[in-house]
Amino acid sequence: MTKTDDHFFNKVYDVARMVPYGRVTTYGAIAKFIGSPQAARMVGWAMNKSFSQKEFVPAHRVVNRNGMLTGKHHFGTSDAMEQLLKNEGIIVIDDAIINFKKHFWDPANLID
DNA sequence: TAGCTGACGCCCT
DNA sequence: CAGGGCGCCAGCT
Repeated sequence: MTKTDDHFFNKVYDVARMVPYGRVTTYGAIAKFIGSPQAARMVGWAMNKSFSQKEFVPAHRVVNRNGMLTGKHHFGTSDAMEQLLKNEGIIVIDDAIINFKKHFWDPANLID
């Protein structure tokens, strides 16, 4: 546990990487899990910066509380995020995840 | 150096 | 039912 591991962003990346394949979580869930429930918007900002991270961060598995791909515009192409999710078996229609509740994975609920 | 802004979410009119 | 404001923390101009 180095000093950098205490950084907010680093915690966000850590949690994001915990999201299992084929599952998704929300900005708010991550924020809450790392102890800053009201910093959900920072989680989004962290995801943005995650592209420049050395280790891979599955940013496409993080959506807003409604299961909508609000951050898709930050991926290379407009449908990159959607394709990544579909590739994991998640149906996405009109920027919204179908059966979001079913695919949702709460970091606080490690027991699935 | 100080201030603005952002992939959100919740509460209050 | 809908719209607006605030908090949160760090990077960028």
